[in-house]
Amino acid sequence: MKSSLRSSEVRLTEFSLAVIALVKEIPHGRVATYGQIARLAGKPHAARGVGWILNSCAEKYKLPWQRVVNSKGKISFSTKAEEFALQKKQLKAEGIEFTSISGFELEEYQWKKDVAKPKRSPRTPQMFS
DNA sequence: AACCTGACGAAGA
DNA sequence: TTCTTCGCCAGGT
Repeated sequence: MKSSLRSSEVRLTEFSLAVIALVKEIPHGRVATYGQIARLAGKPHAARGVGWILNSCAEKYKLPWQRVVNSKGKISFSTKAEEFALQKKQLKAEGIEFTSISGFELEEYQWKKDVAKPKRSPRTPQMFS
């Protein structure tokens, strides 16, 4: 069976409440990774839990779940899943340009709330000598 | 209590 | 660099 996931609810623990609040904070046009949300919520290794919580509470709490992607800057749904098309459509509507079927330049759109200082000069090693 | 799945992720091979 | 393994967390059977 599909084990009706949506019919049940995630207990509103400190962690789940933090996840819900954090996802709501992600600005329009920006994205966050599951691991990033987990870390901000106080459990750096609970990325899977974040996905689980979104699956259970996204609709109920009207969360911008489409703004949460995996660490590679890609949509974590199977490209065949209906959710995949929906998430991609919504992200594109927010101005995110995909560079592949399911992904985009994470560094270009990632929400940097947890980053106090920018610095860093990514520059590709060999643009052209 | 034991074992399984899942919108994850870092480390190895 | 891609594939596999294993650890995490929440919840289901």
